[in-house]
Amino acid sequence: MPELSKTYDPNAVEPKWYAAWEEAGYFRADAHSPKPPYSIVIPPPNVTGILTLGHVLNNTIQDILARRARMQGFEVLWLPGTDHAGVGTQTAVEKNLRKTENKTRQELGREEFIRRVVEWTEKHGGIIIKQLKRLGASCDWSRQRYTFDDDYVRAVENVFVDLYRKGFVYRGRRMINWDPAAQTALSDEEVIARPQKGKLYYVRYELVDETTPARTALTIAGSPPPRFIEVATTRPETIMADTAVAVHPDDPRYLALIGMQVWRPLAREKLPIIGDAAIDPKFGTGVLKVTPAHDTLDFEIGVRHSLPVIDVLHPDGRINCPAVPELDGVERFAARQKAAELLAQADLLTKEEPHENNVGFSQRSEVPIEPRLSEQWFLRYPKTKEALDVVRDHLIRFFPRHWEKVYAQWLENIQDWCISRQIWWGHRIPAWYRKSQNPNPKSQGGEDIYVGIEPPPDPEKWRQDEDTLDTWFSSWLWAYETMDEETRRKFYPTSALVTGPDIIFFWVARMIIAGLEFKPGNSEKIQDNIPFRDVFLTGLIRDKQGRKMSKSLGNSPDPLDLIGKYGADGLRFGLMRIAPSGQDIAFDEKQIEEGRNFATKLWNAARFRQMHGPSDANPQIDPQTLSIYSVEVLSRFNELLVTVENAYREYKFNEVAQGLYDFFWGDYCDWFVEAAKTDIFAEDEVQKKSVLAVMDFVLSGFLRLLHPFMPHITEELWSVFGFGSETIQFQPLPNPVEVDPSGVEKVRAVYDVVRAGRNLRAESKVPSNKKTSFVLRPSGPINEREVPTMSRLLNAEELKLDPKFQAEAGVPVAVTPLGELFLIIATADKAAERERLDKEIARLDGELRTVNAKLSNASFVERAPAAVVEEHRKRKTDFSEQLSQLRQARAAMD
RNA sequence: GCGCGAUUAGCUCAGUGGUAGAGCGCUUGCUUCACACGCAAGAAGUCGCAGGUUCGAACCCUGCAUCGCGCACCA
Repeated sequence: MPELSKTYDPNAVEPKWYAAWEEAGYFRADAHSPKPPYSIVIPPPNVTGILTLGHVLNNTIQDILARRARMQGFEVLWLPGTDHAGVGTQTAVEKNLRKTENKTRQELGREEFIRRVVEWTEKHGGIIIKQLKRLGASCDWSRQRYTFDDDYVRAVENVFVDLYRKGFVYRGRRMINWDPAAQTALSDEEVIARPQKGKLYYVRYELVDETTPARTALTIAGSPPPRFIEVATTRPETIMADTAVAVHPDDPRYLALIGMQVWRPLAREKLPIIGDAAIDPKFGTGVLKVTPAHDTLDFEIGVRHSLPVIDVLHPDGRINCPAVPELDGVERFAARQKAAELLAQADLLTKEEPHENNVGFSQRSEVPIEPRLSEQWFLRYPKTKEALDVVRDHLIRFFPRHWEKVYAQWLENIQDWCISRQIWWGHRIPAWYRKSQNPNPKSQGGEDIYVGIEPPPDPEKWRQDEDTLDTWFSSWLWAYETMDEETRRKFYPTSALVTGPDIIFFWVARMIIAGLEFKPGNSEKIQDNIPFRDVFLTGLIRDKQGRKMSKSLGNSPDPLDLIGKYGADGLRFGLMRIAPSGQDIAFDEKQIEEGRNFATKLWNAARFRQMHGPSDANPQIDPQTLSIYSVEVLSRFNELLVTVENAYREYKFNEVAQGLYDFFWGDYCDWFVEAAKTDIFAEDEVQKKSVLAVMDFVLSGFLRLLHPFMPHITEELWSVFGFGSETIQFQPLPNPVEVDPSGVEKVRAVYDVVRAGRNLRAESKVPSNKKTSFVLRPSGPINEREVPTMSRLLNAEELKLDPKFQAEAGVPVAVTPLGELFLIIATADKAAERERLDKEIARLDGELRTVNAKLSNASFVERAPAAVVEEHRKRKTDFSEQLSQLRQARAAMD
């Protein structure tokens, strides 16, 4: 058996074991195994991404589930892979292209640009996979998939064609969210509302006066003052796209004006005044300028009133309006300023007010989106009702539960999904167009559409749609398209999905819909086709100030640095111990340090065991020889098994981690090992053997319980101890042992004596390194066998049992379950002892009063459960007895 | 406006009807033969506020306040 070095070096141990595991193929899932299946698909990180703390949290949890399932005897598949991440990856490559070659993708052309992106993904791809391995992730790498694998691409196209034929996928000209920076349409989910400080501009629109020549109204002095209608707007730069002004049809202020006309102040034209119930009379002046091309509400009003649509924006957000040369070509926010100036010059701007409103921002490029009328592909979601049902009926369970409501709310208000993107890096839409051959009602805009996996039979006459599909339109098939036939037969539906709540809509909900619609399972039954049974939603990791981790804030530590400093196990354990389920996590490096410290503690406890002879690979517990301390620690270990089991059932990983930590550090190291030293250093070989066997038993069991959280160090120690076959990974989890509960009671009493004695020593200012003597005046029979251990734990030179002991006044005393404990010191400080006793008496007196108050309450005694009342009675007796003893000691001092 | 979550020790958070808990930080003592990434002891909280239910509320109910998140509105 190799000797353990004095300190644990995770960076030497961890990579060694990971390489060995991979080599041995432990993570490979066997689709033909007779074991029951347990499966997880990884939320695929971006192919060019690098590991963040979010990934660490996420994947540690998945690894814990996978490793625990292996130990429980399941055939485990943890299926890894990466996502092509359309917009994100394309943007990165475009940025790089601009920097290095000062070129745009258009200048390169589609084919060459795609070649460059592939090059980029090959160069930067796979980093995150290496990082996941360093973390210890037990994925089946032989099954690693990519959303751009050939057959995956084919599957995505199939789904598009299928849904098109079923009528769920359609092409249409509608208002969409336009990202002027990325120059693509986005789904509603990719737009985040942000409050923005802006201005509300009050603009006068001159009424068209049929009696005077309108053109002169502004310029001829002395003519009757022109009449105006005042409009409040936040977007004066879109005035040129106005095609009406609207008021509420019941608004008495403007009733008479409906049907009349006004002059549009920029790009001067006549506009109708219309009445529409969508107008809020209380907002601004109660008059809305209607700009159907650039606002969703306005568009709807436009449809109702058959208004023309004038688009005055270029795709990149610059103004497109030759009629107003001052604004034409100007960037939209500069144009807003400029438009206000123009209006002011024409004396049409009455005032500007500060105004805060919500503006939609592109989640990706962080710029305000433009509502824009555009021809796009959409998906009307199938199976929305069924998707609601499977969660409501708990065929799929969410942890924590409250996310079910968020999920339901989204599904109940679901809108069609804009799935086409005007980017090149993605799955190209399998649709072709040509000039309509025979003008039948099916063709749109005079074009024939062909949708299919294979190009149309005479491809030269058709042109393929330039657009690609939203990345999530490929991710929503991830739960089963990553599996081949036989893998799917064994492992689908998957057992659990672990992801962040921020992608419930993007991914979780859509995967459920896809599963229900395409039925990849072994039968038609719903429970065979849902993509997963449990969904665990992690918290978001924030910094100490509660801010989101972000590159720009620089508050996001590099997990690889943390692994370097604390080890992967330390990082994993530290993070899991503080990650309450469903709560955001305030990250503090201190917590990771604790994880590392725990690994060291474990290491040293193992070293201590090593120093006292070889371990038993199959330790046997002999109830006959067990010391009461052994009984106590075994009983604590049994409790731990229950705690851990219950916490896992609810996905409360922080409780598992805390339970493991408390048991090992507190119950095992602080109390049991210290108490066990009496037997270890004594002459009695039987006792020594017995206690070492208990250590082996507990260590062996504990290593197995801890392994999912700290896979490397547990494997290392497993191998050092020689506890079993070559790896800990498939070892069954420990079972409870039967112990006599009376031993536990005895130990608790002994430990109470120890605590009381240590307290006396500290209160009496006896330095820790100074040996002292104690006298215990027992209140009942005491097993002499426990005296050496009590003495050791008290760090006492001597602990005397003396039923007749008469203490001098001023000798520090404490009342314990086993009797009065006296601290013998050379010269007792009477004043200090008096003070200490007074304090203690006052405290006990307070406690007693509380208990008495309860017990004298007739309702309490009548209605509270008998056990609770009994407990109170016992406390009353204990307190009274202790109090009278302390009062005696105190009285002796006067 | 609707919904969700949070509010407990200086900090980060457990605790979900019956004597307020942990880690860090702080104070004190200790290089004691596994571990100073350690050991021992200690100080520190009218559990956001106000009502209600109950013999009993940090915990259940109602309202309010503050913070965070999501959805909707946003001229």
